[in-house]
Amino acid sequence: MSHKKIRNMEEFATLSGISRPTISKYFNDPDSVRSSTRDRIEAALKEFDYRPNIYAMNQNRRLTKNIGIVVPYLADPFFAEIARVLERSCIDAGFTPSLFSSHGEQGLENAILDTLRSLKPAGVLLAPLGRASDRKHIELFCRDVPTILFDSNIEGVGAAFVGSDNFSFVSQTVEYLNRTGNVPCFFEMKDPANPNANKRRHAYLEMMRRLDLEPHIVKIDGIGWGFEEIGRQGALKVLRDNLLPTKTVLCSNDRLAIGFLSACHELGVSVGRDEACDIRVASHDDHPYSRFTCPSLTTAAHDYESVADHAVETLFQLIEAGGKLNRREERLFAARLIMRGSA
Amino acid sequence: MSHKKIRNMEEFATLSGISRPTISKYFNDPDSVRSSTRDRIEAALKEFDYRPNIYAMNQNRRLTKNIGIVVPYLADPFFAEIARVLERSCIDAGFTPSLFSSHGEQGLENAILDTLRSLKPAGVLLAPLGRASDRKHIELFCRDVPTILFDSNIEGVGAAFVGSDNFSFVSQTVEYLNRTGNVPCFFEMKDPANPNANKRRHAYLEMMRRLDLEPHIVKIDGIGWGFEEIGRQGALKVLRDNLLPTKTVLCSNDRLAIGFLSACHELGVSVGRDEACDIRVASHDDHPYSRFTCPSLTTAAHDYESVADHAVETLFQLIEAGGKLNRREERLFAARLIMRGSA
DNA sequence: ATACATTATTTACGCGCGTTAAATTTATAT
DNA sequence: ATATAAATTTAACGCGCGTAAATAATGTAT
Repeated sequence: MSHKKIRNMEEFATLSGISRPTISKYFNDPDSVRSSTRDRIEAALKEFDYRPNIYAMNQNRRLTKNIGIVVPYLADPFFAEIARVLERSCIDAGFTPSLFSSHGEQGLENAILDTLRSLKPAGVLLAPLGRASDRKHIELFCRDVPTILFDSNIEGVGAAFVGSDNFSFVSQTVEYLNRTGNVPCFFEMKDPANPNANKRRHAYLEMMRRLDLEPHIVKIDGIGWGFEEIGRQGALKVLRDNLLPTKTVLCSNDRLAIGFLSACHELGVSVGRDEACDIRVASHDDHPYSRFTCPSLTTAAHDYESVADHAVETLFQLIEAGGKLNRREERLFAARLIMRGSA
Repeated sequence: MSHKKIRNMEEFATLSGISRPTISKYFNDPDSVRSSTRDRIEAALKEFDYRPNIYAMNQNRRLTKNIGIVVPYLADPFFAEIARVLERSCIDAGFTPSLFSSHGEQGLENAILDTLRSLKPAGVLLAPLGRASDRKHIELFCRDVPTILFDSNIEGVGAAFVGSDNFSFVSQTVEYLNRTGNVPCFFEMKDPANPNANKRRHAYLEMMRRLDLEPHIVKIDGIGWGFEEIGRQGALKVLRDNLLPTKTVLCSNDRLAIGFLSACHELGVSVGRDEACDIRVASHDDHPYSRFTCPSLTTAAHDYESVADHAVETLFQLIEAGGKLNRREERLFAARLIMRGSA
């Protein structure tokens, strides 16, 4: 960290007494040079604090060390959390992650992919908007850039999909609610933005069939990504108009449930497993705030870590394989039931 | 969008019948070419779908069109929200924002600044970790890169600071609670990570002095950024041991309050303004989830938009001024009291 | 029509690094 | 010590674009 500032690799090479091509090799892959050379370079690196110009570096390389991470809605702490894990894994593997949020807008998702394309990333981890996505646009993007889809699947698009097994979520919550004495109805948005919502509805119907119970689906209005408010408004209506077919509500996701619980409190409807309570509420996702709701929310937890780890791992395989995998793998991870106060 | 793919600017220039230097000028600033020329370029652009290589572009330019946005903890929806507004403003102004989260770690904050330095951004919007920040490191960074601090101030560092006026927050909540019949105690972490917490404590003390009331500060244990859990544990202890000096609690921030309300529910302590309720709870920030707590949280809201707009505006001024402003401006925006159910 | 100011073109160089091929040095094995 | 393999050095070119200077074309005002 001493001496004057170094202008370029040539200068650093001269000062460190090593040829420029070797320095260049080192920066592309430190293990590609002899260990004694590596030590000398790293010693010089400490002394002179030189960093290669990333723009010049990436100009000629056909593949950069960048990895794009795209999530549909970063203000949802679930995505913030998973992004954190993904970022960490990329950094640890020597890549440079760039995080983008589509903020629920198709136009922005498309624009992000366009930007990403010109960043020439080694690979991309993409959680699409879902129903709001421009399938064609994503398809074209995936044709050019090695991409792993996560969270929300688009059939046939991208080199692989890594997500959670929606049936595992719903089967556990339905089974639990039923086993503990109540028949759940399913509470969801009329037009869910996310394909997982559809999978969860089907899982609910299938589980009810298997248990030989009559299914009840409560569909509420609302568009956009403000799920809590949508859930709250929907619950207010349903509760006021006494439209709830059963005394146990299984919400499609935690954010709806957070709104539901808020409505319950407002209307003086008591929630909990206890016999004395008016209703039970359960849900899916184990949202970071679900342990702080009142009462705390019984839910099914994503295997965050596994989804993130496997997505990154698959991306690295894809990158090493040169951008093409033999077949499109779809890997789903099971949920874990979290029993709390609400059901 | 027809024809074959274009390799470089030279090729695009030939195809569009305009010289390369003019094309180059256009991409640096579309307004720097005659409108008739601009039209011809944009027509060709539509026909051939060419985008200049950003790496080659940025290599020689002393300043890129990149803007770095750094927040301390993206899993906090408050920062996710403000990041969204900042991103949008940057894009609208023709810049390319890159979003980074320090995830509460000093090492990561430093690493992000190092990465950012080599991105040669036109400017940076930085919300530092606060107490956990490496002041020296940030200071050195700000010496080289035009930087506006926001949310959390570091005295004398960066070209300007834009944030919220903590006194405005606390004075309004204290005044309101007092006016409506209760003396608030102040609930906070023993070692707050964020300098705003200290400002809020001082504001509380000052307000109590002005109102000629005895101040009470309740300090709870806990480290890190898991404020909800810290608030919950702290509240459980305080409530169980009956350590609350008054029946009205003013939390330093909403995330602590979310934990506090969760503890209240767990212990059967009723919260609300109503006479029949055991305690009142209010707070500061207007966290995105504060309207969904049970009861909904009385709080003081940031002027998100103004902070974001002014931060971006100041950054643009800074950039246009060549990276130096005459004096370091500190701009604070007032809060807005949001009365809800909890107090 | 003329003079002048803008704007565009031509030509050419440089940026910092990737990369390659041939020549040379260094390490490893026998 | 010698043969062989592996790593490094030397020399040189190219990437795609920024940029500058000189020249030519175009627009505007009188």
